[in-house]
Amino acid sequence: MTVRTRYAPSPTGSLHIGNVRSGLFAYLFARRYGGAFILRIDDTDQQRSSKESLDEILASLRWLGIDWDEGPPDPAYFQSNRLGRYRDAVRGLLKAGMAYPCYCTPEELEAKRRQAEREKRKPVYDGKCRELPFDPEIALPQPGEARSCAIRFRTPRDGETIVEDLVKGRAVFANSELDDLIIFRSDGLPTYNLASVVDDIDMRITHVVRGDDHLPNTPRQVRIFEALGSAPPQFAHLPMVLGMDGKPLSKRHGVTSVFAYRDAGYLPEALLNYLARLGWSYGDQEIFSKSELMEKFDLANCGKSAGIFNSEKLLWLNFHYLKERPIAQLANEIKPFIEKRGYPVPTDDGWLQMAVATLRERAKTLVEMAEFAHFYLSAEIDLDPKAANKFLTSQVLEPLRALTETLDSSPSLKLCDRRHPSDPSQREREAASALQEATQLCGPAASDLIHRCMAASAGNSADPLQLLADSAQIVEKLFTGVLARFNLKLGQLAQPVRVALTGGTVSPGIFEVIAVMGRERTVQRLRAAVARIEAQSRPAAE
RNA sequence: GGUCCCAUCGUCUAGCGGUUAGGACGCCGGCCUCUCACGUCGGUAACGCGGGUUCGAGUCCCGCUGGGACCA
Repeated sequence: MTVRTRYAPSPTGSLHIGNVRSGLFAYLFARRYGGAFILRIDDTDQQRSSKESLDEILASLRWLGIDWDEGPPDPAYFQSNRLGRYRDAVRGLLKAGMAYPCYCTPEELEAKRRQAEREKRKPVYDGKCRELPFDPEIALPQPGEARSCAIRFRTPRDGETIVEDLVKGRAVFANSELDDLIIFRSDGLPTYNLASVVDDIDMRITHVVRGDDHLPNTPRQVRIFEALGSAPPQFAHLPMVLGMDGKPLSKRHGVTSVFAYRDAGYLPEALLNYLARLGWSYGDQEIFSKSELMEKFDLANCGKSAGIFNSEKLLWLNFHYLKERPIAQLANEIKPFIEKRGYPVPTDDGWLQMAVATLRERAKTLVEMAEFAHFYLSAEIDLDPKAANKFLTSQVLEPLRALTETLDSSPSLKLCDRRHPSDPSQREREAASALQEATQLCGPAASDLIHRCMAASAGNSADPLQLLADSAQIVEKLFTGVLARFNLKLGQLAQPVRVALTGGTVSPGIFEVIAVMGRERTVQRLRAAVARIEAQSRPAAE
């Protein structure tokens, strides 16, 4: 028998991360056993369902990489298109005497329940209409009817119903505790319990994988399966996902929709990995690719107890996937976040890759990365006053000037400047002196290095990581030359330069920053810093 | 209130009668170091309680307590 699982979200809002985990487990289980994963849209509630929600749900699933074998856009997988099937099923049950009309109004039932609560009795349906005679051919309720009835399922009074759950184990329910649940409402719509069972039968679902909030309804559904002449599927009830306060995940906990995580700069791989590991485990392993999950997942390794959503761990996973992302892909993926931040999106992909390469180990999300990139991306930087006062002092004025001139007059650095490339003919002319300088600085290997810079600045494909390493190496030599001249240690000049270039005291390695920033902008910012020091030291000297 | 489910570090979890109770996130400290990170090494921290069963219980059984779901 081929495994067939399903996920049946309601298009009444965003796709929720607690909810989608059940879908993920159903999906992984189907994939693990080479079965089919069916996506079904539970849109019987036309009032609350919307096209927007549906689109978001489908897009969220696609983003996460959860693909379905059957489902939208096929109209057969929308419950709203299957209303006739549900009515047929209910008619059949009525004819067979396994269901009956109930004329109690919601108000009466509500009053009875209150009464029962007051008298400390069980607030279950009292079975008032259960034994009433009725016409088996009775017309089903229609929407808008004035005085109508609901249809109840006739649950056996004796014996017990046993659910052998793949996750929770055996759960035994006394039938006497199961009241006659409504399967068809007075407004002419089937209830969840009926529709879901009819669909599961029609779609030949073999394993119902869902949240354990459905467990209490399962024995009643088992009875409906049987009444409809079908063997019930296997059940697997997954524990809930809770917020950090231990309460069920809800809007109160802030970010809960899949899209919100996407927009917050999380990678789908990270969210998928996190969700999979929440309630499932495979020994000590923490990192799982999607294909690994499809091969290793099993319901047998699912835990029984509810799990708290831990955003710190998600962040760690996201960081992990950020680090191992191919740099070209990462550079591409960060673009929308750069745009959202209001910075111009760089047109030079190679350059963006270099920039991203210096940031990826310092940001846990794409949003953070785009924020961190501010000193690369914006024309002006905001000097952190505290940092500036501490590091841009008259003591470093001379070294700073010297560094500025050194960098400014470096032909190889000019050649490497991707932000302000010189035109091709000029570049040819400068190549010789650049090569000479670089060889002097870095030894014979520098010829390769310069050729790579040439190729790159000519727009030819080159490995940006290599290029970054090359130019950072040149910068380092120039930089240490200045240090030697002033008898300074690296730290004494690196921090002031860092402040001058980035505005603050935190950044990637200073050689890399200079390499990415390019000669022109670096020199411009260093000059501004020099000017600032001069302006400040003048009044103090008087 | 009834029924059902659940219970190992703060969190996710491994454990399926004999373990110094393991791993991961977080946190703390060392190392690395041009800052911040990365990395690396080490540390902190758990079997809810009470009864059984057993030579032996985190592991099996019962009760309690505490959470949760459903009935709504």
